[in-house]
Amino acid sequence: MQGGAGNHSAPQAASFDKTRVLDVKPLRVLKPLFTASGENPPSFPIPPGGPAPPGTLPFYPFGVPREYQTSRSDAQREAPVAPAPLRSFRTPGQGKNVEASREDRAGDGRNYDNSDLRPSRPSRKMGKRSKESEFWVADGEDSGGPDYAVPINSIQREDGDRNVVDYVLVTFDGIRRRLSQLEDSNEGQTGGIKRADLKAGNILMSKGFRTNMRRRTGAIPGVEVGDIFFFRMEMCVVGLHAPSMAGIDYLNVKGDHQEESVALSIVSSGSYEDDAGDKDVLIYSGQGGVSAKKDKEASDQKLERGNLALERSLRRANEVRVIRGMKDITSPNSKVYVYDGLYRVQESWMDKGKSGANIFKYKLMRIPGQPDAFAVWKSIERCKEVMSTRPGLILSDLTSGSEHVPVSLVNEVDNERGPAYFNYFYDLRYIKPYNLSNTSHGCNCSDACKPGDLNCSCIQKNGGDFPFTGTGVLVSRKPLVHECGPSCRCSPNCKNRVSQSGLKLHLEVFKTKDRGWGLRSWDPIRAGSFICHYAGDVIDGSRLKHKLEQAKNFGNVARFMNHSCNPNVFWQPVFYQQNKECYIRIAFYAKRHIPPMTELTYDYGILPDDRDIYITSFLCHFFSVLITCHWKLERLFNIFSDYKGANPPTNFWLSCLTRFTDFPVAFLLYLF
DNA sequence: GCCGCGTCATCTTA
DNA sequence: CTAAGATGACGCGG
Repeated sequence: MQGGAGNHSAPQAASFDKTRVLDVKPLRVLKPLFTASGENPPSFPIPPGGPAPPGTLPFYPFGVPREYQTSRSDAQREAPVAPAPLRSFRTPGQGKNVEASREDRAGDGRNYDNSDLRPSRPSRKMGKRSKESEFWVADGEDSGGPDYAVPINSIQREDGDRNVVDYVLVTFDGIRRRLSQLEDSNEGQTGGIKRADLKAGNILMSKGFRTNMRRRTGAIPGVEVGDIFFFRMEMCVVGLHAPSMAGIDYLNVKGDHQEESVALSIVSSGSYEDDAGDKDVLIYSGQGGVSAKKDKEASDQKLERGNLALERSLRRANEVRVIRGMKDITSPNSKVYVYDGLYRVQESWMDKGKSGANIFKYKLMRIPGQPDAFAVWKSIERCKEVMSTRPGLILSDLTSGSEHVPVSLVNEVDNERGPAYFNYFYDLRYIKPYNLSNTSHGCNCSDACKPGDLNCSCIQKNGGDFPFTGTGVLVSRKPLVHECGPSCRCSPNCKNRVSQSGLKLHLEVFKTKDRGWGLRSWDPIRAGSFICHYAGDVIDGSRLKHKLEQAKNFGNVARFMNHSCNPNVFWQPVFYQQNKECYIRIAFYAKRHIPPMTELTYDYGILPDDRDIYITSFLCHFFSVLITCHWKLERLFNIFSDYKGANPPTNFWLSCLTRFTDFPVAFLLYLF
């Protein structure tokens, strides 16, 4: 099979078509951008095998971090960019380095890892790992087929950093979403992929596409206090918490005299009635004693495995990572996990469970001086109950009710009472649709459009894939997402209307320390979640000059999003039609999981200097302007039509943008 | 000491 | 609610 493009064999039962899954092509290397900007273009090496073939990529709009853009042979040869100390260099044949450098850490005496405390059993991973392919390629195909991702090299696999962790997580969720998408469209048929999370984890694990495999106590490089996860698997692949199910991660090590074990991390899931009155204290129940079978009777817990490890860690007073699991308010059926940093076991005792069986209890105390994580969640909870408790609150709803959800306005930094010259408007004003002459009306689906239903014209327009998963999460970034619109027959609760349902998250406009007003969310956000769309004035060509000044005074929450080169949000053009008219909107989606109260930022796509502070608005207006300038739209739409298939050129939109890098000045000139 | 395989314990997720 | 899952620990046999 060549390049995955050819004849796919039909999915078999109990299996699935891997070529389609791996077709996700996470993190496809992009061609250089910003070429016309006069800025130094980042040098992105062209991947081996020539320039990137067409493909879409999940939420990595401007290419993977440069350090991963090594060619295949480079990755094998070169030392990692990660500032991993050489002593932890551990590849087959070089394991000795680990031992030789142990003295480095000896003074510390608090942190242990499995090179300091040698595992009582020799790790067998070495042998296994050498079999793992260094590169993530389609099964059995290491030539001819495309590279799906930049590999994780053996050093990064042992010790990560922020970039690697991000990269692994983004890849994980990209695959996960794609698998759910396939599962959704399969519905009821054979070869279903239930538990896409497990499957995605399994794919990554078996490819060695993971990081921080060296198990250690204390912090995990690249995982920050406050980071959130939506699946246990996510914590496995970044090395935060290795067991895919068990709540206690521990390591058996050889001490000076006898075997000892250390607790590394715990996940408090709430299922054992862990009580948390104080945000810095966690009462954690030991593991075991739950009836495995139907007999339902709980038995006494034993002082073994995780329980033993926690007991030992109490003596040892080592740092234990704590992950707190809780209900996800935004999708009540699932859970969020918050990494709450390092704790120490303070005491332990025996308790009686409901059934009368013995249960171990452990009291853990948070080590002071770490950034707030769980505490933030707690305080948000309080604010939600009583809005007025929000510190620095200026307005409890700056939209004055024009959104379904209130958007609060706060300033905890200085005395400014709010952004000047601003009128909230939830939609585009003066939008002028483009009249289609030859395109069909909306789809004819009854009720809601079903993923996999190729008769649905909206799905056809999306290249045969339903763009969202069952949970309403965008599967991957595309040049254009076709949503169902007012002229579709399907019901308003059709899942293909994600960006039309208005705000779902509780957003907040806040004063940043050094960049004016910004936007953040009270709720945790999953990668791929819809955040908001861009609203404001649409300026058409004829009125442009006059309207320009006014236009900047109208808008919605989107206009408060600041720029970042390492953004957590991306914009996505969305298309839908009403009768014979079409509309394009700019919708914003989360690029990765975003913890509450984290500033939401996107990459403006151009490199703004201080010339024009309204450059954000212009970028988005840019598209609106195009909508209203028919002469322009016609051309644009033709291009869309050419590329609306499954595999549009990844950087189509980007190249579209880069043509206007000097926007707005150049664009205005261009327009007149 | 090294390797491979089977089994167990664990709780999440839909 | 139930059942299928993946991983690492552990035990056994070479």
